[in-house]
Amino acid sequence: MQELQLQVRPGTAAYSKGQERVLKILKSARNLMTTSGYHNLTLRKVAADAGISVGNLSYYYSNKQDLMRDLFDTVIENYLLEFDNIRQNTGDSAEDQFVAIVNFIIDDMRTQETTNFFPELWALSNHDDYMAERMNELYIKARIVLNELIAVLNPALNEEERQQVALFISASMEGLTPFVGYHKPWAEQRPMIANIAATSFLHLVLNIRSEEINQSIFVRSS
Amino acid sequence: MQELQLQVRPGTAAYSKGQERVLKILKSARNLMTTSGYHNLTLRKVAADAGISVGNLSYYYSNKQDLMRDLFDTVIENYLLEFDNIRQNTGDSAEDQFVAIVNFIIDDMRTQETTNFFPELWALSNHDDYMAERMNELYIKARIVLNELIAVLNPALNEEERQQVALFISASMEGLTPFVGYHKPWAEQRPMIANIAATSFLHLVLNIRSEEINQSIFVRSS
DNA sequence: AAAAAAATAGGTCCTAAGACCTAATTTATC
DNA sequence: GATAAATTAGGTCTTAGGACCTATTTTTTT
Repeated sequence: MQELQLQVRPGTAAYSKGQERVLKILKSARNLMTTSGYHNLTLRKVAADAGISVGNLSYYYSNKQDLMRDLFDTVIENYLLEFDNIRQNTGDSAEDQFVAIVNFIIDDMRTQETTNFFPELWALSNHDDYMAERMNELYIKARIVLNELIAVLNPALNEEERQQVALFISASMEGLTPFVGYHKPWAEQRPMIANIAATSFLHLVLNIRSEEINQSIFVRSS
Repeated sequence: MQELQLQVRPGTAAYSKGQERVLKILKSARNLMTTSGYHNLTLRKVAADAGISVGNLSYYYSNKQDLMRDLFDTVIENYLLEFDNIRQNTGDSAEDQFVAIVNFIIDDMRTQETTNFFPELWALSNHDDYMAERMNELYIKARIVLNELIAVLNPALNEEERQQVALFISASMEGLTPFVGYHKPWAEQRPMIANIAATSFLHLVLNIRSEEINQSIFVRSS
């Protein structure tokens, strides 16, 4: 399990011991979410897993919603930090950087956390505006790197078209999660799927023309 | 809301009135799942929505798991019937058929049911083996049409490679759901995204070579 | 029309779980 | 080392909800 970066919420956990407790609580919550899903995550289970009493848990998070929101904020923050990392550590050419990012994201699906946590977020965001907004923010930031590379690789596209291409690529990769992720039927084929994705996306970015985006090739049959 | 096809479970609902009841229960359950999500779907709410007593509901489904499984089986069955329909009603050439299917699937995401129901299934399948198996079956069948078309469009690929390409395309489309679906941030751009998808997938299918699938273009930087 | 089968209503029982409370203990600060 | 703030334990209260039960009504079958 990867390390969880922590954003301590202002007003709580002023001492280091409190910060450790908050971290432990969040790890337990993430753990339960990942292994059992949101629908059977309870405050009692979180407290038990963190080795503290329910009363103590409620000292840090006065209700379940508070905990859930902080958990998602924290996990999302964690991913954004990773995105910044890739950005610096990838190869020189725009093509290399692009392929590196695709490979990073698909490779990350091998972890149980990524495989299980994100579908919970997608499902939750359908019924919870706060989660929907957080999710939107996350993916907007995740697409920034793609957007910039697309601008370099295909200068003929305008900003709107770039964003649409970036959205397609990002969403397409996310869609692989329930299929090539942790313990999924196609997990073994993840490397080949990643090759197909990288090849396909790179060609798309390099060659797509504005007309292909704005004029449908779909001709409905009689 | 689309019509729900019904598979009556053996042993229950022998009379026509009972069949109508089961149908009404399933519609209510699907409705609640779609609007409020699995985590706050309760038997009491289902009964209330269906206009029957909890006792009567439990006559048809002795516990929640039974209801959930029948619901998912029914919805999945419904989608498989739709797939068969597209298969017959698409254009003549393999290319036309392929593009028609891509457009059908992405266009279907405009409905609230598709947008909200499937993420619940993905999340559930991470923690419930029965749901995982059902989901696997669904997508295996969904890929059969793609597989056959890929075989026509690119005879150079072997069966394994075809399946991997079909998986990528299918998963990629599913991934669009939380982004271009009902009430999602990019819903307005769905047609353009569909164009990008169709263009990209068609080129992929027509031009991908075995080496590109089996040898990574990813060169890790120093 | 009688008998059997199916369908329905309206409960009860029991546990899980969220919210809340207070007293005791530990830690930091001056 | 005194004081205040932060942390922790261990409860109680209340409601929601799944499971279960029985009596009654409706429908089908013969």
